[in-house]
Amino acid sequence: MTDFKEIIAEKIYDESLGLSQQDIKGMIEIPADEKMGDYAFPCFRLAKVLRKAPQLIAADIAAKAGGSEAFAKVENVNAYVNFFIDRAYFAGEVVEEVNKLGPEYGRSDCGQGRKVIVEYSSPNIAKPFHIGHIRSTVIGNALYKLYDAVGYDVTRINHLGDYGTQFGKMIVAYRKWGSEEELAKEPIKALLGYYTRFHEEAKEHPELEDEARETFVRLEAGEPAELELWEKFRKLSLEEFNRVYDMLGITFDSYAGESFYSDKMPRFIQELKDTGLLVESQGAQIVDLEPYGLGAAMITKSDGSSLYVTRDIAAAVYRKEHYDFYKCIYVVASQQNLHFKQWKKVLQLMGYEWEKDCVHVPFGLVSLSDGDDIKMMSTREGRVVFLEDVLNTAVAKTADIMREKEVQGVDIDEVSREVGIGAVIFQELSNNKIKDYVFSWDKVLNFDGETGPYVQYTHARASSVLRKAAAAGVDVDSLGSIDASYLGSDSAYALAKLLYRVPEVVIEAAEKYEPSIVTRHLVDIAQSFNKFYHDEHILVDDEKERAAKLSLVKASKTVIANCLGLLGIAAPERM
RNA sequence: GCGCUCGUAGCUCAGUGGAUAGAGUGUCUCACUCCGAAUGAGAAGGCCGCGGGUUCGAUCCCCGCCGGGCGCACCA
Repeated sequence: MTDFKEIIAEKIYDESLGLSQQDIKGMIEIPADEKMGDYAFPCFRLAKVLRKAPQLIAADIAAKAGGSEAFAKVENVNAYVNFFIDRAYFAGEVVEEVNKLGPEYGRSDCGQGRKVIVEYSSPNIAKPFHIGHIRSTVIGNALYKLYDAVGYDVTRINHLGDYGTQFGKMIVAYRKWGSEEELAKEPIKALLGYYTRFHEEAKEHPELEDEARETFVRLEAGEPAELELWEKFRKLSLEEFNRVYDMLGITFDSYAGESFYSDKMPRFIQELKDTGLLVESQGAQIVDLEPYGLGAAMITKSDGSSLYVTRDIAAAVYRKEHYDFYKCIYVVASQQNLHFKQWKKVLQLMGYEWEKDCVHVPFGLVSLSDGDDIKMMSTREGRVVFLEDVLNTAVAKTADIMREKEVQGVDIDEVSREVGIGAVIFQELSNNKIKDYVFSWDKVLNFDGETGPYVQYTHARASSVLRKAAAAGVDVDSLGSIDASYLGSDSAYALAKLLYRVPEVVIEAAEKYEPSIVTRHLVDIAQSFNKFYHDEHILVDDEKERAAKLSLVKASKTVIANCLGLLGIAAPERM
């Protein structure tokens, strides 16, 4: 497709400006106000070099750059040169391109097949999957899809929290108060109960904490009795998690969690000793990062057992050796910023230069409103909202709405799942990931305005128009070469411009690790489509006009479905 | 206390070193004999937290405050 910025840069370029064509291309802006054209070139910065008023420079450039088949008009306003694209030419090109590429539109090959790892979701075994876990899960999944779309070879890793002192606690509690039957019936609920009780009792009997730590030491040493229980907890938990992953339509290539690295750590502890990085402090082994303002990274506890950082070092090296990644992305809460800084610094000090290819992608905290207070979720204190409940409630509400509207010709069970779950995912991917938010049922169950159902509705609406046309005998699959002069209206043209930008939006979202960029653009497209739909009658009698408009509808439908797909959301034909 | 982070319309949030700062929601209006009203149109609503600085130009970059959140050794 035509690269308009390139054409503009070519036209503007002149040795006397002291700028390369690439520099010029980078300076080209898209004006906020359409009246100012489709592209604009500001001349302020040239004033110094040319020692001339920017307004005059702009006038000169405008005079020189006028006239081209791609541009209807080149205009000078103040210090700007404004370029107006020929609407029909543009809309025709975009629609043709989208309809030619279909599901491929929006994809690119900047990644050139290089290896990327995305680590995400990573829940703690034996704890319920709550609304806080949705962030890493859904953001990570979208990043996987985005990186896949821009041409990388992506491996998805669920770095399960299946190790650590917490399992010592769980085992101690299970032995004291647990029962086989309870565990079989509702595993996570039972395990959570033991865990909660452990903490209550530990307030009175602090010696329980020591017992838990000892038990974890035995687990790490591979004692069969502890190992057997741990394996049972892990298996039962994973079965429950998979139920949620199935609902969300999410899968992984590897579930190698923390336990997977338990036997891979000694090598690095030795390496740290050999390089003199490891020092003893208060009975524990640490790497002193005080010179870097990062405190101390604890590698082994005074009882000799391992910690989070230790396991993450082992995991990173394993992945580098096993996958030889170009980039390794960790989708983990911002609460762990310090951990990741410490961990990267230790890797760097150890001489692993590829440490710079590991990126922590942090996201903000989900909290709960507790009366007048806003509090962090706490599994221990029973202050949680379960993700499965949220998904089920959203699905149930969707089914109610569909029954109320008496939607015809659909499987309500199937579509209400697509829409209800889509609503939850979309909501999660709407805002900048770094922002904290307070969970609210009202918000997650709102289906009006900038929501998933709104975008899906728009898709269903476009589908409906195409169905109507097909029923009237129009061959929607091959609309032929269209007469784009019918696509010159404000609303049609605005829509075409948004469709045009999709490939660059996808690339930007991947580069910035920010799925919400796609979500926002998708909302813009849906709004623009709905405006077009209201402004103009599509199924008109005139054959040529109808074909042109239908091909824009078809292109819009394709783009909406593709973008929803990148976010992990379905695009139903009817709802 | 130190570090990181956020602060934009009543509420939830976009936004970019540039032209008059935008959506959604809520409130008040209007539009279904017409391709799907989970929709569209309009009204109202802003010292872009405060004070300095850099710049031709700052909501955006730098410094200092104020306010919220998170983190700061045997949890992960």
